Amino acid sequence: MKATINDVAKLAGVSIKTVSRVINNETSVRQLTREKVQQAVDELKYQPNLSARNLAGTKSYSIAYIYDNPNAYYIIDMQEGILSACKQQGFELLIHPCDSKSQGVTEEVVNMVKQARIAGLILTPPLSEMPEFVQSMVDLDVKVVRIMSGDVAPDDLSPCVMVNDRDAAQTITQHLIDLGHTNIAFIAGDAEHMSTIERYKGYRRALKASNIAFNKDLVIEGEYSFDSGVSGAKQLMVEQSNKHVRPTAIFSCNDEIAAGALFAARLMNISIPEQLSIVGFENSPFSRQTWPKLTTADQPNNQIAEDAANLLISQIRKQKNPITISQYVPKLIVRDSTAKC
Amino acid sequence: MKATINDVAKLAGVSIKTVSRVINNETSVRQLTREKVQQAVDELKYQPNLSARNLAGTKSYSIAYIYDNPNAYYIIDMQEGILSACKQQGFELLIHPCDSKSQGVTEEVVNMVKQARIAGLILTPPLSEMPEFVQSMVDLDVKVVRIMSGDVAPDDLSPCVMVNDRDAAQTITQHLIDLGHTNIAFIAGDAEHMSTIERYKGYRRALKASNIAFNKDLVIEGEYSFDSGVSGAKQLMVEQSNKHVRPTAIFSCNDEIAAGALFAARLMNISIPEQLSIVGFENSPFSRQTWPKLTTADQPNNQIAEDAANLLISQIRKQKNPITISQYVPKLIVRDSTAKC
DNA sequence: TTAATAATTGACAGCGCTGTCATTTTTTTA
DNA sequence: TAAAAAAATGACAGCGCTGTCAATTATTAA
Repeated sequence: MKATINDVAKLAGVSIKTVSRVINNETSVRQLTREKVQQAVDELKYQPNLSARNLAGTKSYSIAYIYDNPNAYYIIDMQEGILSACKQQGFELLIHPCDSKSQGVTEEVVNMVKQARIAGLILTPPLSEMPEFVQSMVDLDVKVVRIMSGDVAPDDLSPCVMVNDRDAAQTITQHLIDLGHTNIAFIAGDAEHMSTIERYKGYRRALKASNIAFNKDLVIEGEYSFDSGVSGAKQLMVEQSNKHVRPTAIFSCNDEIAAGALFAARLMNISIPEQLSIVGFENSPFSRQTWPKLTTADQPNNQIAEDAANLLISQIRKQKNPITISQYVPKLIVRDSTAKC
Repeated sequence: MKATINDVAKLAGVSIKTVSRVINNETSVRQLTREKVQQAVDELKYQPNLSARNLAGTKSYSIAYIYDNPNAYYIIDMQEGILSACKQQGFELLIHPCDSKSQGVTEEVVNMVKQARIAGLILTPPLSEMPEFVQSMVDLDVKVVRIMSGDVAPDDLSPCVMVNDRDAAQTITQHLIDLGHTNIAFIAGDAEHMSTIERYKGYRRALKASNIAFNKDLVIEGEYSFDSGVSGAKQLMVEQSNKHVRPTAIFSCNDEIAAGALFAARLMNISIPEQLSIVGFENSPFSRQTWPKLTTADQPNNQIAEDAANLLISQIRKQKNPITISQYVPKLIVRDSTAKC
């Protein structure tokens, strides 16, 4: 059956404690011994038993991904990325969906963490953007890593993996400007999401950099939904037209909104991209299912998640690697929904 | 700190073995004793330590959800349902995404199952519909529950939770017939998915039941994608029109296809539902984001998953409850994409 | 060279639980 | 009523590992 630490010890001719030291990468093991043990480990394809470790040690080898599902695609990507880091590092992943708006989330998660002896947590928006919630988690005896929108961490409650929506949004807007557009509208996502705010900042910054006057009539408040895209685009293309500032391009805060805008344009007999350019954000499967396909920004969620998990695990292991706060800038993907003005 | 079995034993005035018997619902415990122990358990809010159980016992308290992601929404729903059953029953869930088309899936999953000492597996399409794969899983020493499309299990390899797509499809088609449609087209999903086959059967059966002649020109082979809906609808509404059998309604095998069909209709200036009725299937978030909103069929994925997990766990516990093969029939949801002919 | 110090290694208990088997208590049978 | 059988309970080892601390070996200082 499966090899245990005893088998390895016997094969290597050392005590189990020494094997334990080697697999835990502790100091005070002679190089020669270490190699002998490692060889035995490899030969037997030994993998430590998680239950035994959890039971015997004070350390835990479980991390949890706590999330309030904003978007199924996103969550699935995150899970896969985290999982792949866990597999490599011999950690176990517990997933814990919850409702960030419910009264008792914090308590619920606190209980869960205590109950399951969890060593660390990964948090994504919207949970990662709720300061009191994050604080509560940090107050427990668990490590936390947050994935959030921005260029630098907003505080030092925990290490963060940052997604620089601002720069990406600037690049996207610049893409539109490069195509000759000057009347560029912006349909926002939920105002309380940092990503919305950041993307908006990037949009503004791009305009400014090219000396294009900002026109607040071209900014529509919305939410991250298809409907919001539909109504936003209608408002822009119909109502605004009275004021003679019909935009020639729309920056949609995500792909869902963009899909809605695309749909609205079709309703109004506006051809895309000839008469109107539309860009999305996120590169969701959505964006390849529209017609024309959306120009958008891609963020490597899988990799972001893996990164976050690795960061978390190295924290748990107290590896004093200079906690490199990683930052990802979503990349522009030009497809068929944008064209020269 | 957390209460252990020792604390409970002390409080109840019995040995830890007796506590163990009570929490494992074993026989040979006097009613009175059982109550005393139960009371102590409640008082201390005792919950057995999973690691200790896994380590000490021959039993395992871990189940795994193995899936090849056909659809993020579906997976997320499944996970939540399974999780809620696990929580109630004191089980732990491991999730394991994989690629059903890759050469080594079976081996990979086999290793994972052995490695993690897993007691049971939950399988969903497409994995649940791959006989050799299922066989391999059953050959391991794990219990399996499959969720699949159909009315009865295709074999007795494992208990199944069936989703009766056929009856649901018949109901949907009947809905169209009731609205006066007789030229009802069908855009199929991937041919190798049982759901496609079942839905097609339901469609045919409804036609037959109402003595409507079947016209094979109205059946389009496709796949579960938006694009397939677009091209399918175009083909039906343009090409077929030459033969003067333009359909007045389209049964799309899922919501994505329906969204595509909706989109194509818009392109062709066909108004929905006035000139053409379109139905979907699955009640995905998609279906509420289209305009008009899709008439579709809803399956309670959350509950199906919970049911499957409970079935699996009772199997693991060898509770000889007459393994009730549950069957769900998706329910028709009438929204705005269908109207009188 | 030897004693003192540091580095390396191992013996052993114990984490919280279950499985085995012996012991005690209760019930049944003669 | 006593003996036999059955039911209920407990003592104890051990699952695979880590933590503690003692024992051994290597290294350095004197």
